Amino acid sequence: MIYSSELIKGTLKTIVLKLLADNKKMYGYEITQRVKELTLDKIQITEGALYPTLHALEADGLVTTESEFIGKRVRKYYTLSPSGKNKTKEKVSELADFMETMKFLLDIKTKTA
Amino acid sequence: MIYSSELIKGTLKTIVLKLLADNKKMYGYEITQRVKELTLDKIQITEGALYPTLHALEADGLVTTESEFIGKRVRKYYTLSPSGKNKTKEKVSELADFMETMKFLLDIKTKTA
DNA sequence: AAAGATACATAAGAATCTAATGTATCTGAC
DNA sequence: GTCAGATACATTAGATTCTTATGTATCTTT
Repeated sequence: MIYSSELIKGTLKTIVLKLLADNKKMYGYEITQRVKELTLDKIQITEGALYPTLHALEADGLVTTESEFIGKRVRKYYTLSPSGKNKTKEKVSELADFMETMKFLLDIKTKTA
Repeated sequence: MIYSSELIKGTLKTIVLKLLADNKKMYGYEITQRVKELTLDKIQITEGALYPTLHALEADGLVTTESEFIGKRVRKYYTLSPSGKNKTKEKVSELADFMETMKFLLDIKTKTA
């Protein structure tokens, strides 16, 4: 089972930031594979979604990049900047809080007539 | 604190379906207020988001409507159809599953270098 | 009488994703 | 040695879904 795509909306940036916080330095393709692996294929980040997100993080100064050649192929590593680390904490705790709220919303049964 | 808007994306439809499942019959404005109340103001559904969503649910045959006059004012009640009830179960369990996955993603620390 | 709440609705624009497409290299199997 | 599939970057048209603004109208409370 793969989650319907609309669920990813809004959480992708946070997922990416969190992975970078935990792994110090990652490249795009690696991120897609790591997420796939960690979520047992349930979340599949497409490249069309990931690269624009990474570029946006860079434009916002939340990550810095360095390119490395693996043979003849370029690999672009992303690393959190100091402001990126702060942003990550904010986003992660906001999402955690949101999930608690959603859990509550999905559990309740009010006036089950 | 109000959640940043992108978090709502993709969950609104599920929230609405779940509320209808629990309350049998609700009208638009009531839904916005109920969500606000249940989430301690952390989720504020705007009318610009809610009404198009309700209309879409109706167009998909997931809800039926009946209008009622309160004085001179119309109030439009929404009720889940049988297929809406099934859809609600699907969406709620998918979202619950997704939140478990996200919780896991946000908790782990791999290779914290 | 006026302000604020109730109650519906639409529409332009922004944000963010999907799906498709493109380029190029590397690796393993046959 | 060649071909498929994986690795690795990227962009773009289009779809979806929200925000913000606007509109209309009634009801309630001061």
